[in-house]
Amino acid sequence: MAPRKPSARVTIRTVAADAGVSVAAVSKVLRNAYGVSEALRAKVQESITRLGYRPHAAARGMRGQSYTLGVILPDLTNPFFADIMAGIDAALERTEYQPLLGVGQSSPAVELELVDAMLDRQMDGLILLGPRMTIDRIAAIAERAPTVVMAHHPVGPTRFDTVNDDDQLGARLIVQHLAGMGYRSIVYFSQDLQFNESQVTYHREIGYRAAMTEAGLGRYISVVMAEQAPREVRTMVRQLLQGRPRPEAIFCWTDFIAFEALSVARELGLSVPDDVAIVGYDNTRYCDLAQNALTSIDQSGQLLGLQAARLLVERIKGREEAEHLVITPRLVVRASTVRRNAVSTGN
Amino acid sequence: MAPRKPSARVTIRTVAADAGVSVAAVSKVLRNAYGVSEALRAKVQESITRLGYRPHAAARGMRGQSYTLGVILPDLTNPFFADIMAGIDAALERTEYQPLLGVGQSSPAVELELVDAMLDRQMDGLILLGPRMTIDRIAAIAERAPTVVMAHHPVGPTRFDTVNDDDQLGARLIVQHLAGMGYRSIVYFSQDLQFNESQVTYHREIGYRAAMTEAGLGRYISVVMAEQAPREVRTMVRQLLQGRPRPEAIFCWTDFIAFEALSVARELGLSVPDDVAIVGYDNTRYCDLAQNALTSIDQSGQLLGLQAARLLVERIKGREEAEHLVITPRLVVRASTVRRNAVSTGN
DNA sequence: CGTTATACGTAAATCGTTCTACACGACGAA
DNA sequence: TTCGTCGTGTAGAACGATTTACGTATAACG
Repeated sequence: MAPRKPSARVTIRTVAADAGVSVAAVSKVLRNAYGVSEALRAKVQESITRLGYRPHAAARGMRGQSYTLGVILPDLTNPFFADIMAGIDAALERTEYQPLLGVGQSSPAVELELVDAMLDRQMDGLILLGPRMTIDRIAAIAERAPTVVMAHHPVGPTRFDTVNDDDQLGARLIVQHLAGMGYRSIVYFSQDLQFNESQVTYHREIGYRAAMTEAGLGRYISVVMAEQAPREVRTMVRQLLQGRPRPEAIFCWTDFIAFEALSVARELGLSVPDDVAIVGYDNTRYCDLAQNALTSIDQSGQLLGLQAARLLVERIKGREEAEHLVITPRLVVRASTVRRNAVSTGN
Repeated sequence: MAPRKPSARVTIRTVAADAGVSVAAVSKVLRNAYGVSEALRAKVQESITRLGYRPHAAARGMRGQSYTLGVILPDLTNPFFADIMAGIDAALERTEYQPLLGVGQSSPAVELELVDAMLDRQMDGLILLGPRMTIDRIAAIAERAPTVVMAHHPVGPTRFDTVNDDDQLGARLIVQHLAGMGYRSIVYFSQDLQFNESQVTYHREIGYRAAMTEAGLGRYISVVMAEQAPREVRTMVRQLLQGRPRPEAIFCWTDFIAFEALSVARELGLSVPDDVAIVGYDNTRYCDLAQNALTSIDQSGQLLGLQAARLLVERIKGREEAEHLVITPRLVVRASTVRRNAVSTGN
């Protein structure tokens, strides 16, 4: 007979006994598998809810799916990621899938370790957000598990899905806006990265260069770079703003950099936008604060996250061909680029 | 380098065969268990590295530990959490434990779901950061798995560990600083929460009230509350700043609120700190920006995270008695509270 | 009535670990 | 010799699900 167990845990066996059916039948109900009658399904469901049964995810992971999705973020400081996660959560709301996050610390080594750790834990799929790895490595990961990459433009055809904002367009919108307002010497402030060609920073640079040329400002093209650390950023901005001639506008590849730029400008006693205009990217919630009032590009993180999660689940369910989604960015103009023509007292 | 079958997974059995020992022996080596000779350990280790074996975490979770720790954050927008995670990561760097994050969306229901999801996945322990749940619920969770709670003060003796900043002291430091600068009507801006008595907001309120009384400002004591959403916060701040008499200073329970307050003050044409002083809490990195220059309380998120992770691992390894760590906060004074006595043109 | 297809259920193998119980040889003490 | 202990190592039973392969009604059809 059944070995007597004082075990507190409600397992699939408990449910099966309670409902008077086989273990396999319960499993079928759990997975919405083929071959269960409505009557049996109802009976089992009733037992499940009455006993408060919850499937043991580790055990599931042994043979089938773990119903866990791994999301890897570069860091936790950028509030833009909160929007993306909100979208991912929304997409998975009514599914059995549970997203769990890992923080890659903007380091390829940590990211890879995290990927391994997640695959060891039998995650059903991965969402990589702005990975710092080479394309080859990402491709290798995609061989091992369904993968969706965000904020990262593959160079050629890939076997993994991507979800991106049209970064070139976003940059163009910014340059066009600035040029339209009469700014000429517009500097692009980028990030010092390896494997540059697939990063969003690079695509924004392409858009910047193209739009500058189109606007007849080709001779003003200038790109500077700094490490991500606040200290490095400040030093570079200070150099820029104290240089002669001072640029009329700075287009920062992400909001965080722009906030630092605003700070340095203020420290130097410069007025924004009269002395220098500043633009960011991502339309982080902090852009709206009056002390920042930062013109930025909205790329709807929520929508990006939603689509990424949707694509990933599709992939897990069997889709083979890669899909590449591109979302159209939108310029949000605020005071950091709009001169108050009346009040124009320097300093 | 080593020839490896790309299709077949390297399991503990593969390693055992390769090293010419039993499966159990390999398992012992993996877990640093008692009863293995140096010779055998070396032999097995060699095979492990040569084959590139990685233990299957889901399978481990079936019987032993999963070596996964769950961290639950209320949201992803507060950069303070980045510091805490950095501390947690640092503490777990050299261990086998892998932290994975879940976002509770500041909702008790979501948090509970997340806890269940994590326990379904056999996580070895949980770190709850500023949970919105009742003490009873947290206690129930702690019965099911080793638990460390951060930014949450239990009311009585508990069976789980806690790591906190001395919130009462932090609030006192702020009030003492403001009182010392000559501010009298100091408002405490708190958050509208359920289960208030164990939240940090409440403890800061206690400290605020005590310090106000001690400073002889008892009749100025005033506490306002708002929901966490930016819109609600702004409305409340606007009400406050347009009221008569206008408070001389606002002590916001967290930096994020203070940034909104700075924004509203600026929109209303008020000067900070001449018309109103503003203080935050957490000493987020954005406090340092010149446009914010926010006086705040530093509670060293990194240290908090480090200790929490350390306590959790201790707990998992068998410690029974609860420990309650309290870290001493530090006031960081910036321009948002320091009047430039020379330049004092109202409005 | 017999045959066959279809729908519903079941028993048992399986996944990759951990862990209990035990085997075995060496050694020392009685 | 006999017994017990210690140090090493092994066999095999869990753990809780999924999945394969198959059995049994029931219905449909000729």
